[in-house]
Amino acid sequence: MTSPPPKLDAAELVEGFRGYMRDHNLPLTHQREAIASALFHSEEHLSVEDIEAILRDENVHVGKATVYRTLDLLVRAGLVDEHDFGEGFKRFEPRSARSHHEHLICLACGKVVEFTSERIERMKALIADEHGFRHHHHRLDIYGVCSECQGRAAVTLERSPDRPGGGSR
Amino acid sequence: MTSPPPKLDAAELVEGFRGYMRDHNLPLTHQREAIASALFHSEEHLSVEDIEAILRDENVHVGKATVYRTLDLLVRAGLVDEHDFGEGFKRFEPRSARSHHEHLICLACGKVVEFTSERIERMKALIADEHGFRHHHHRLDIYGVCSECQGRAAVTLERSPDRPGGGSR
DNA sequence: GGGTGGCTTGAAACTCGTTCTCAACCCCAG
DNA sequence: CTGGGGTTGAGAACGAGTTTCAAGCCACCC
Ligand SMILES: [Mn+2]
Ligand SMILES: [Mn+2]
Ligand SMILES: [Zn+2]
Ligand SMILES: [Zn+2]
Repeated sequence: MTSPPPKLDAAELVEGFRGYMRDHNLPLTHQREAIASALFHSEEHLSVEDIEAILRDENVHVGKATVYRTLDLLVRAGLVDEHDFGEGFKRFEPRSARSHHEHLICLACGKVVEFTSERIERMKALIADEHGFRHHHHRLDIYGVCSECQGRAAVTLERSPDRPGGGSR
Repeated sequence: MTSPPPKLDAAELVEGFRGYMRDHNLPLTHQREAIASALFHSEEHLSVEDIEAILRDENVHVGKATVYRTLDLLVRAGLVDEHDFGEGFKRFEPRSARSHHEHLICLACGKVVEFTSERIERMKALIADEHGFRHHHHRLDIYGVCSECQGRAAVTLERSPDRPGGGSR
């Protein structure tokens, strides 16, 4: 495991949150701070369940409705990005100072690798233009098998070819 | 409304389905035929609800469990692609003979425009390689506002900036 | 410090797409 | 025609996410 590049300035994001709340006349409660802080200090793409687990470990009790509501707030504030990697639930990550990035997802172990591509960035804008669309946002996820998982078990991700009903959720 | 380019050979897809079922020793029931046929003859990205509506119009009654099971089968057979445009449910489209394509989705009216990009195709493979991933599949969806929707109401897609809880499902 | 209005919170009910259950039923090889 | 194994459908179950609403907290005022 190589150490991932630091995700960046949790402090800055916390400051941004405070500012947003102040500007919008919304109270900054303990719960909101705890949720935002948990997410901002993470290097990963957290699910709501992940966040609840972190708070539980810190002996902070927050209802799940509040977690959802606060995540909504953070996304609206532009401080957090929401992702759907096709797992049946959403994941969230703090929006770092670095530019927009895309994701490579390992189908075997779930590892997520981030990358950026200036060329893709340009191309997506070009294509939207070509079709008369005003570009708003986009999503590029590449699914594959990471090098570590290619050794064995490369089969476990293939669902058996017949017999419907092999639920995935 | 300009007429969309024909989606292609429903007949071929039906044949493919028959072949798959035969090869896998699975009975081809009336229900399965009706569902596959409905999808194969469509030019759109159908939801399960859409499919049920089509069948209802044809006075064919099929339980929703069977619709889901058959779609599963069709996806496994490689004859249908499954999409999630972030609406809270899946959409399905027959896999035409034409190559893999990407989607432009209008946030205001829901219109879906398809496009392909040889360059993006090459790039995604390159990027997977670069990171040691064996590429499996990918998804590129560009969200924006189509030319027709840009006239007015360009605001209705923007959720109000405060007050959480403005459900979207 | 105490008061107050308005926003927030949490438990629980609810929503809704999707999956599971299981008894009745149909497909098709023999 | 028959039989046996897969299929079907109604309804129950599931699970992520949302709503409800009474009780509680925050921020600002004095
Ligand atoms: Mn990321
Ligand atoms: Mn398509
Ligand atoms: Zn892996
Ligand atoms: Zn539109």
